[in-house]
Amino acid sequence: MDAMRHTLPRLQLTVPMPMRTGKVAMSPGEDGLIGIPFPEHSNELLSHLNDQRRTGLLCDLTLMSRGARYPTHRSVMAAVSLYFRRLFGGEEGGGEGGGGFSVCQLDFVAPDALDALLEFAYTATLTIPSSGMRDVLRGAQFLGIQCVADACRDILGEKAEGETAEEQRAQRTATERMAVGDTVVERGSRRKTDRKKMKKVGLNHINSSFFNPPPASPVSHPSPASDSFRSLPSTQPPSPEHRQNGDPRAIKRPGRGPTINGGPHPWLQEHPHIANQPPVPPLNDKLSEEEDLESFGDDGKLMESTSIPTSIADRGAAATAAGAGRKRKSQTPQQCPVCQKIIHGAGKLPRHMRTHTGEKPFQCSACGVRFTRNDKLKIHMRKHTGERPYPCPHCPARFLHSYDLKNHLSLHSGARPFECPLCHKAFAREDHLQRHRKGHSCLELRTRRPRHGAELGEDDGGEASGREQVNPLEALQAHSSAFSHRSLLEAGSGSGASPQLIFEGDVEREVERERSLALQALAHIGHHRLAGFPELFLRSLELRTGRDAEGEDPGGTPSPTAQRDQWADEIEEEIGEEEAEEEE
DNA sequence: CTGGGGACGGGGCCC
DNA sequence: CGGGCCCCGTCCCCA
Repeated sequence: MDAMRHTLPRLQLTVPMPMRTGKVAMSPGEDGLIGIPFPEHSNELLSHLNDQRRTGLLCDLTLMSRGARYPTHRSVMAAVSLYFRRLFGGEEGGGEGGGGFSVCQLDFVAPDALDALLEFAYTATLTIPSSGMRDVLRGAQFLGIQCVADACRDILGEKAEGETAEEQRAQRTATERMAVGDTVVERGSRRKTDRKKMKKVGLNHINSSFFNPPPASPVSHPSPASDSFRSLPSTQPPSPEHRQNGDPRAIKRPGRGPTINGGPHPWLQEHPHIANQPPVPPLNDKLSEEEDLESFGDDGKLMESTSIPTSIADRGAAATAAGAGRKRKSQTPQQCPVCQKIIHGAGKLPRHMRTHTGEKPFQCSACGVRFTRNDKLKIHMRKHTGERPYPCPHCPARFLHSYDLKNHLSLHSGARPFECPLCHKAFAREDHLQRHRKGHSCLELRTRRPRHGAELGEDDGGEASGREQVNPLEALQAHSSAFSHRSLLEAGSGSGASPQLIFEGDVEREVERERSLALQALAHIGHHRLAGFPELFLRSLELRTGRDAEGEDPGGTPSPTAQRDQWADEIEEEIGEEEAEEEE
């Protein structure tokens, strides 16, 4: 209960988010599904795993390097390292495997480097002594921990080409089919001037207690070195009894970026990304080189045509399809590794990430309230300073926000640009209209339109009075009653695919009225806006078909704007064609 | 149910 | 490229 209580406040903030993107709102079938994010989960999970690693609890894999032993978890290692992923057979759909390696000799990775890499694996933070940078790089390359390798290269100011042929070969082998969640690259502050100190890559400061893990319990166990990691599997044959803990399913195809509801492995999703802002990984299958990262670039364009975030997989595919050679734009959209939302604007991803982590670094010195953003804090401070920089020119009212003033001004102007397409009630604010429609269960027709302000307000008023044969109160009553009985059925064909209204009395009149109102709304909106919502578009056509069939045209009054007429005419034509077909 | 204020998150622009 | 600033849309809360 306590846990729930703690998460509830965040729930209020985060649950509605998907609706804003249109994912849920227009998908009735998903109405019952609520995604409840637990921002701290990934961090806590990682923390607990790290605790387990320290105490040796549930460790089913021991890494050895030049005598030093490092107890770890196979699932964790497989999650971060392509090398282990392949070693355990958790990749390429052959995830049945999971091998049974309980000891891995990694003499080709220096103990210190291995220690750093393990720390990275369990804390999402890489603590690298400058002197050991190259060892870490080498280890990361061998183990197929791409993001770490890239980070090290960045710090060293190298390119992959700078590596020895052997290393490149090893890396290619390890990453050639890297499908993955571990391709994030920290580019942000990596070029800090102070490279003498320990460097920390990542922003998982929440679990700062794990930044400095104890020395990895080095137990001296000299063992024959294995120069080639390729030889490892054969030296440590699989043992089926280890499968359970390995749970290959958990790491199966980690990089197959989740589709929208793909159920990404939480840890995999959170872990590598949380550390970084920049080019959020394309997560495509063949992402092993920086060029690929670069090419991730302007795929954000994909988003312009839809409000539904493109899935990682899609983006990866798109990037691949787009081919190489693209350059990244400075305003490259970035995809949130947690919610997959595309974040536009340079440097905006860290800001967005705080909505998941719950981190509120900006605290009000006056009242202690914390904010996720500095600009919000500044605005908040106005409450304490009494500053209200937005005065109304018509009255003494002053406001904290410019948009509050904007809203307020609409009161003076009397403009109510937002009209309910069904009952024609007008509102000064769009959100009030939305609320109104939700309350009435108004048709789910999108009503947003260009803010032409008073024009629409006036038009709507005049138009409504001109074309309405019923007085407003009656209209509202009819409207309300219609929806209070709302059980939508098919309007004409009875296909059952889409809904229609059921009325008990005065049915025809009500239905006709419903159609008229909906058609007017449609004319306002334009059918092109319904293109993305087939069921609504279909319904609009059905409504219109029914009305025309009865030879009435309540929307016949010239629309106030040419565009509105244009849309109406276009719809008319479409309907006409359909009617012609039906008559035949 | 509506009007109004405020909070919050995203995007654009600019430095 | 990151961050500040501003605007916008949406949601919540209260009267």
